[in-house]
Amino acid sequence: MVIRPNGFALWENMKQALDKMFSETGHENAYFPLFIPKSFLSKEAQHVEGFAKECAVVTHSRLKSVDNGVEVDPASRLEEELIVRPTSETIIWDSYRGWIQSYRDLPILINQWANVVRWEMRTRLFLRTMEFLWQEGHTAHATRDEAVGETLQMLDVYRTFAEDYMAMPVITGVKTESERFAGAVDTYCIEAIMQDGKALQAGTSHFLGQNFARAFDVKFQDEDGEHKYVWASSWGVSTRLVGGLIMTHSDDQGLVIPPRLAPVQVVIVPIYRNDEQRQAVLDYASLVYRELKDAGVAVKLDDRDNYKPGWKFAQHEAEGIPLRIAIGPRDVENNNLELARRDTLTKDIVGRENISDRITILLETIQRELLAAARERSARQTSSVKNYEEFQNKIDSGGFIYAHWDGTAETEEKIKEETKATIRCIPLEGGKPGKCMVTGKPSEQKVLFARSY
RNA sequence: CGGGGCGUGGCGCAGCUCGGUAGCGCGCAUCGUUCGGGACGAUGAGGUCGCAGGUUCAAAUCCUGUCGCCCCGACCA
Repeated sequence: MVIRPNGFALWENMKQALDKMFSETGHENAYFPLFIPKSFLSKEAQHVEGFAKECAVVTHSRLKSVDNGVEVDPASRLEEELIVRPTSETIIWDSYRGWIQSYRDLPILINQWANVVRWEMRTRLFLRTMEFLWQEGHTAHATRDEAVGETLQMLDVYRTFAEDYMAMPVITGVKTESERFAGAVDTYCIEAIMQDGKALQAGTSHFLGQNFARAFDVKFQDEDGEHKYVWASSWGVSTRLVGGLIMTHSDDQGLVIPPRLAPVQVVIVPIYRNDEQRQAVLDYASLVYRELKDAGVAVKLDDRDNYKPGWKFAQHEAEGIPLRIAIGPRDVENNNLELARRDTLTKDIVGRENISDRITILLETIQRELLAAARERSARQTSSVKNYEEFQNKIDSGGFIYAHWDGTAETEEKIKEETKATIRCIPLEGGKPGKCMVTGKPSEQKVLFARSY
């Protein structure tokens, strides 16, 4: 996987915002090994089954030269194969065993930023790559309640991040058994609807119960003197979020990056015809640049002399820079500048006075309006149906559909077979009881369906 | 693994049916004019047509094999 500088800067901004939220909720970063002994994977039955089909396996440690190049040295075969981590529960819980003896050692609240590998049959740019970058939180607790609380807390961190930073509205819910993380008791998720009407699972938070504690024999002695298995959660978001961001906001001119995550929030494009104008315009532009920089705005002065303004405009729009300032001789003369918004593609001539205040406010406005616009689109793409016929008619046009379901895997599978739609989640917001659209059996609440990525 | 498609200058493609001097657009280089929404002109550099065989006087073009990539399906953050 290659991530070029522009994309990486965006990811770094996402990381920074998430890290801050993790830290505010008491978490610390750590790092665990890339390679996992094969035997670790087999310790939790569900977990192996879930990941067995998509593992990169290291079998040898050496190459040797042969006539036409190099080949794997058969003599270097490993005694035990190593798995390139598809996720780190196993290797982390193997460590936790040594860290935990007493309830006083709990909770352990750790996050890891890492790459993971899942040998996918078919990849899809940003959404399903063989290698991806992510963060995975792995926590250990003395009680069930505390672990569940952690799981839900982190789900809420993800919801907040998606909405407040990415301006991507999400539905929070719990997965059905068939969509659950391998090894989890409950998988909670944030689900977003993309502009094309397909759903994207944007983040997951798992309540792992005592499954990994049992598998890795991680016990602690409680206040009451009893030895007990530790309760766990794990949670993660990945570079898939970059794909989600793109598919939520972009238009025909290119990317639209929300100001709070944009590596460059404001770009200044000077316009001139000759050296004399160039000097005057650049002097003026530098003042504006300085003022914005001092106000903490991520601003860039695009003084490249080998591209014309029109070219730069188009390029910055394609890259999704939230605001553009154009400055030409006219503006220098009138103490003005031209402000263009990426999200609405509108332009205004404004005075230079208080420009940093004006822009700081405008960036916040854009951030807010992007979320509002995405919410509106999302609402337009969300509907609720009474019966299966209505469901089948609607599903082809995409979007989220709320419908009653009897809670069985059979019905879920039948719907998937017939419509390619899956249950994205059972929304936490709840709902009224009713009857399953397929079988007519009782349903506690409507669940969220969609075709998904 | 099943079904489709594609490999021709850096990128995107035409040429292949019907074998006969490798072409177009973009990009790149130099110079000049341009510069408030992806400029224009002139000149120029750059390809043994994925690879290996075969047919032929002659192969990008026909035949055989092979490698690679993309799309659709089964797997999934």
